[in-house]
Amino acid sequence: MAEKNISMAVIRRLPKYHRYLGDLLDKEVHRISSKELSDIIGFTASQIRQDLNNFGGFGQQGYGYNVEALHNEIGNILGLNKIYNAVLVGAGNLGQAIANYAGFRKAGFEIKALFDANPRMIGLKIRDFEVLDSENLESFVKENNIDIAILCIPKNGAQDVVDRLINAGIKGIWNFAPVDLEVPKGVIVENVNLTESLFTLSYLMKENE
Amino acid sequence: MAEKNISMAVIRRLPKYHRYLGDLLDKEVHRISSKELSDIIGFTASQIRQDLNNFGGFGQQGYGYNVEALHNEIGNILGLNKIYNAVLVGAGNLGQAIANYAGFRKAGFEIKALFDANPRMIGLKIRDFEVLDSENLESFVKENNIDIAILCIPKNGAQDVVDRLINAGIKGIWNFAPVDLEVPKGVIVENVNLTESLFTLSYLMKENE
DNA sequence: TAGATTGTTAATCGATTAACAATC
DNA sequence: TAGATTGTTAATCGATTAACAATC
Repeated sequence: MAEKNISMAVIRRLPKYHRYLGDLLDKEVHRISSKELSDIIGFTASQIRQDLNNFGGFGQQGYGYNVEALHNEIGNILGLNKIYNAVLVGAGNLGQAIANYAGFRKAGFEIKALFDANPRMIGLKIRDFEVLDSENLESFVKENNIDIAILCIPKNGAQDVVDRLINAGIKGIWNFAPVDLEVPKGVIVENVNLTESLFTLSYLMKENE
Repeated sequence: MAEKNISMAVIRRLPKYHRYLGDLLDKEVHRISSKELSDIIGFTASQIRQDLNNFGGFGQQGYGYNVEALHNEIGNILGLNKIYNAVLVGAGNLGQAIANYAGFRKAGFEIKALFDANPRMIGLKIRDFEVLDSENLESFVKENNIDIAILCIPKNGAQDVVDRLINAGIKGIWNFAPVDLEVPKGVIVENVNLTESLFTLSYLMKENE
């Protein structure tokens, strides 16, 4: 929609702006210049102004930015005001932790059900949810207007589950499985790859010795 | 140490090379050209050759790369052969999931203890570990030669814990707390920020409508 | 008004891609 | 040897930074 091509580099800075502006609001700071924001967030003032101007002129010359207004603007740009329905697939350790993760509400995602393929998990109560049988994934997704799936399953079989989910109409995947999923255009995948993160840490530790 | 300045962009591709080469090994593919690797991994052949040549000439003209040798080389570059001792701080949902995460061994990290500040958690058995009192963090880190800390605690108080850990001699942090930690030079921080990831997904979903 | 700070254009820097000589 | 494919230099592209006129 709308905006000209925004680069991924810019997009991944937006949540950080949002967080720092939220912190400023908590501290009852009402006004901030790109220079001041630069000092606390660590990006150059120039980059901050460039980034923001991709989406509109939110500042005022000689004054800076209104913290609350900018916080709201970025929230809207991030789509935090929109509500998406989600299912979580894979109710193991990580899946349960994610299901309990409080950040969903803030991001406008609402978990509607937990699924697992393991008969020993099915029927268990986790938070407010009974774990459902993965067999019923497609019908549930179709009947409940599910927009995204949170994938907390092992890499083997992940692509199969994804194919089924996409077939059922899902439009986004928050993927914790350590594999690069193949999806058609129009389906968004956001990866959280713990192994890649850990390997990066390992590299940096080694270089730091 | 050693290598000339390797950019973060390159470093973050290394785990991916390692993973794809591991997959090829499993499929008993013994030899691969940058062009073939490009087809499966999605980077350009040119980029693959540039990336690898930052660390040495691992290929052979007219032949390509030996999969097993390259897999090992990249493993060594990533420091997967080195062993680091770790403590996990914050034994809540996420902390427990991470403690159970199998990837540590592969990356050469060994969890030595779990800590929590909540009296109700202290003493609990999780996996092979009894949850210890955060009060004793410094002494444990000093006495057990701990190299890294895995931080699974809320953002408030995270910086305090980090200061104490650094004081006790820790050299790296795998940080799941949604806050940018301040650390002196010589201490590595690798962030896994679920909120930022989720907000990014939210943005992309919205733009995709 | 004078001072401050934005929005935006131009310059710089760094990362990716293309090209090709070297060589297995 | 001829063909294939690397290693590496040069060209391009994109992102960041600097500069400054516009303007509050």
